[in-house]
Amino acid sequence: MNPDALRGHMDALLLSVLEREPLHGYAIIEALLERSGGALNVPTGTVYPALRRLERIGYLSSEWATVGGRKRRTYRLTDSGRKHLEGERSAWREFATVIGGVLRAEAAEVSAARAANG
Amino acid sequence: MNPDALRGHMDALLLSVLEREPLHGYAIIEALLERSGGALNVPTGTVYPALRRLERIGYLSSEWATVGGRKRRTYRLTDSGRKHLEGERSAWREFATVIGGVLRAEAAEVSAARAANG
DNA sequence: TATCTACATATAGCCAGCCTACATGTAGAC
DNA sequence: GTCTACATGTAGGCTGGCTATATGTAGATA
Repeated sequence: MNPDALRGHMDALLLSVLEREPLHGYAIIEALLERSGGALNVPTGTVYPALRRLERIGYLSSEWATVGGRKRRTYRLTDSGRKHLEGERSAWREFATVIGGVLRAEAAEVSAARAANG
Repeated sequence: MNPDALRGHMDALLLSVLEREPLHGYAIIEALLERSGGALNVPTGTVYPALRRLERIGYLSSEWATVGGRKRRTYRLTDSGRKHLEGERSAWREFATVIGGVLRAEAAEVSAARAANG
């Protein structure tokens, strides 16, 4: 997965994973890996700063917890974040439709042209 | 359309538009606008540098032409570029499947949970 | 004549954000 | 005592899409 491709979609991914239940950073990374069938192995250097950014904006809130002698910062979706996620989802749908449409349109036209000419 | 979202997908778009026929920069911008139903209005400051980059890599070749007193630099897909486009297309399909899958999975689970609980 | 719009290309420099690389520490297995 | 998994974090790099600007032609319109 080309890192650049994730630009602008990371937020949706993170908020989405937190939609069901609060999770800490490490668990979020594992959840993304699992839910993507192993395709999305996001480095900690991406996730932790992104979570802080999302908290700063107000889409997430966090609190510390100690589980089994380990400290975790657990992130939770705020109302604002939940609302924002809806927007991200529809933005994604439009994005995928537009890009996919342009890419497919060309392929279809080319094969149609080849069929017509050949 | 959030600019950041285009990161890493611009190349595929440009190569795709040039698949059928050679075009000059301005025409490429118009083609993207048209083929996306008006959604993709890419600024010249994005397209021209990107075309030069793609030519430098070897995916495109260009030549100058004068049409109606105006100078145009016409870009054409090279064999290498055509091959690369195939890769871009399958990369896009995987990307869209993965991201879309994660986003949809969450939405589905949440509504399933809501249905189950309420 | 001047001005405006569409056509057409180009570059400098900004900036967001994802990444690599590294630092730090605990728990449990071996 | 060493290794791996768990867990969080930051500094700094890099890339590439963007804004803003410069330059110039052609044709319409006032």
